[in-house]
Amino acid sequence: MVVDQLSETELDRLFQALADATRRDIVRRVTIGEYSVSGLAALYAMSFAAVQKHVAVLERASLITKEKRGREQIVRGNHDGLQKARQLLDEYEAIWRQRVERIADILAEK
Amino acid sequence: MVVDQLSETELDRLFQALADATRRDIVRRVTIGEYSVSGLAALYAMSFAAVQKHVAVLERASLITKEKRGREQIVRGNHDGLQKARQLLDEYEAIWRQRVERIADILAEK
DNA sequence: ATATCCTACAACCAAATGGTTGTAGATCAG
DNA sequence: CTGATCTACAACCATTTGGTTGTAGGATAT
Repeated sequence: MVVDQLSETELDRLFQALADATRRDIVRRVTIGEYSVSGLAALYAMSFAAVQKHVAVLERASLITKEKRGREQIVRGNHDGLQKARQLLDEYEAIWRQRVERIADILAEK
Repeated sequence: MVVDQLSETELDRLFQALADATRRDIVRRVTIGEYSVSGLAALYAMSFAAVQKHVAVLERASLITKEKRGREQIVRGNHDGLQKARQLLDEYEAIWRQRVERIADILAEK
């Protein structure tokens, strides 16, 4: 498995994008189905422009993609972004397991 | 498996905390070994107080714990925090897989 | 053609972030 | 006791963030 390099700024953007409840909700919704930007905007108690900004943040973080369809902009979930975030947490998990094993080894040496 | 409720603000703090390269580095390091706050501060090109703030952010996000030992404060990785972040991404992953299956079903129906 | 809908983007504002310096309280070493 | 070390925290500053309103342009429907 080829693990493409996760740049620090890419990770910054990823986790930053996930650090907002509205944006996490958008990610969930557009993974399940298709939404236009205004379709999303209708769901939240904030202005269209505010939702538009959230979508832009998610797009920059590669968590969603936009595709023009007529006068609408269709928002869809992007699996790659999620994978990259998961990848980092998996690495941390691996480090943790190594540590646990090492401690187990030390205890076993006794 | 009991999945304890992930509050939105808890997730905000978690991902927010992970959205900074210095803090991610701290998480890695204190998972591998023990560091005092000043021990950590020595590693980065910023003031002690700045590192102290980063540690506070990580502590609030339950990604690390601090324990007083003499005049030092020992920082350690907290597995629970990481688990919770992973848990959310796993849920998103599950949603994604469901969607892929559903599409496969639709194609199969033809 | 005109009015409506969807989007983009600028300008603005309050609050949060990430950094700084400075002060002060504990703890340890000599 | 004195001095050095480690930590906590306040005050300050520049930048970013998350929201707003307003303006303008492209696509659609009547």
